[in-house]
Amino acid sequence: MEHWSATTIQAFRQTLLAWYDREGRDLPWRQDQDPYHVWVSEVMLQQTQVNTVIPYYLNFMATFPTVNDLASADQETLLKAWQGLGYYSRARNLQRAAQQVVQDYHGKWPETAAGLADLTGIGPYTSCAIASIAFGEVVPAVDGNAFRVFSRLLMIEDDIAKPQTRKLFEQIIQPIVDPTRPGAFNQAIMDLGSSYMTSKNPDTVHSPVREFDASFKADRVREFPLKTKAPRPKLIPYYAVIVQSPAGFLLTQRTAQEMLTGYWTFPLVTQTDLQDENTAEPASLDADIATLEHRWATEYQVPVKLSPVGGQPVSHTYTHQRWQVKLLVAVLAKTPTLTFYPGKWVSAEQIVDLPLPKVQEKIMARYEKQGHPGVFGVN
DNA sequence: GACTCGTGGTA
DNA sequence: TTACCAAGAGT
Repeated sequence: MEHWSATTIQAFRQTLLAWYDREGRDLPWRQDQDPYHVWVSEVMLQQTQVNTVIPYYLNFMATFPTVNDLASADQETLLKAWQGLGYYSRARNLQRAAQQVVQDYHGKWPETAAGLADLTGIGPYTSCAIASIAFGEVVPAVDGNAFRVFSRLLMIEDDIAKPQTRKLFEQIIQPIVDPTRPGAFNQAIMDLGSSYMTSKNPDTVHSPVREFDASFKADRVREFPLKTKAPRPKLIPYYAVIVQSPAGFLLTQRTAQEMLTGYWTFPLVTQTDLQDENTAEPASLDADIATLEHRWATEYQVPVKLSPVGGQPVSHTYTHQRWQVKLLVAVLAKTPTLTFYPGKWVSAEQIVDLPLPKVQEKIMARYEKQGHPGVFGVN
C-alpha cells in the first residue's frame, strides 16, 4: 500500500479540484447547498445510479418542496413517488427523519456528521456527505466510489466487502480531504469514480489524477478494489392469487414484517407456506390449488375456484432472492365481504394509482398477455 | 459480522 | 441466462 507525503496530498487536492471545477457534473441537487436538497439526493443515490435518480429527484422536489411537506405527506403519496427506485425502506426512513427534524429539532438541521447520523436512514456515509457538502465539515464521505478510487490510487488490498475496512479507508482519506472545500472534494471523488475510475472499463490513461495512481503505474488497475462476491439469490416459488369480482381485483398491502412494506400486490403465498399445512411432500400444482382453495374457504371465508394461468411463471430477482411466481385466477359472480382477509377491492383501472412494486407490475403484464389484453393498462 | 433490502444497466 | 455493479443503512 502506498503512502502520500504532505506535498503529494497538496498536489492531489489541487489537481482533483481543478478538474472538478472544470468538468464536474451539473446535477439538479448541485444547484445549491440546501441540506434538504443534499439529503434527499444522497438517500436516493444510495446503491442507485445518477441517471436513475434524476427524474425521481425532480418529481420529489415538485411534490415535497420542503422538509415540512415531506414530514406531513401521506404515505401513499410518498411510496408512489418512490415507486421503481427500490430499497423502499429508504422512503419511509426519509419521512421519519423529516418528522424528526421538524418536531425534535424544530426545523433546524444538525450540522455535524455525528449529529446527522442520529436521524433515521442517515448512516456513516450519508452523514459525512451531508455534513461536508451542506455544512463544510472536513470529513471523508466513504462510499463505493471512494473505496474504488482510493483502493486504486494507493493500492489498498483490504476487502471492501468487510465492514471493518470502512474504518481503514476513513483513516486513510481523512487527512487527504481538502480542509477548505471538503464538500467539493468528496463530490469530485464521486465524479472521478463514475467517469475515469469506473468499475467496468476504467479509462485511467486519461484520468486527471493518473500521476497519483499507483495501480495504474503498476498496471494493476483491474485488481482493485478487492471484494468478496455475494452468494447467489435463493430461489423461492410463489403463487399469485388473482381474485376478480364485480368490485374489481383483490389487492393487499405488504406489512411491516415483509419486504416491500406498504406497497400493494395481489395476494402472494410461498409454496413452502402451503406445504406446511400438509406434510413435507413436494406438492403438485393440483395439491397446492386444493390447499389454497381450502384456506380461502375456511380461514378467509372467501370461497374461490382457482385456475392456473398459462405461460411461464413470472420471474423476479432481488439481491438475495429469486422469485418464481405462478399465477392462479378466480372469477367471482358476487363480491364477498372481506371480513377475514386483509385486503381491498380495486377496479382494474385504479390499480395503477396504488404504489406497486415491480414484481406486481410484471404479474399484471403477464395476466394481460394471457388472454386479458389491456385490462390494467400496463402493457 | 452476517443478513436483509429493489431496480435497471451492462458484459 | 447469468453475474455483477450502482453516492448504504438497519437489524
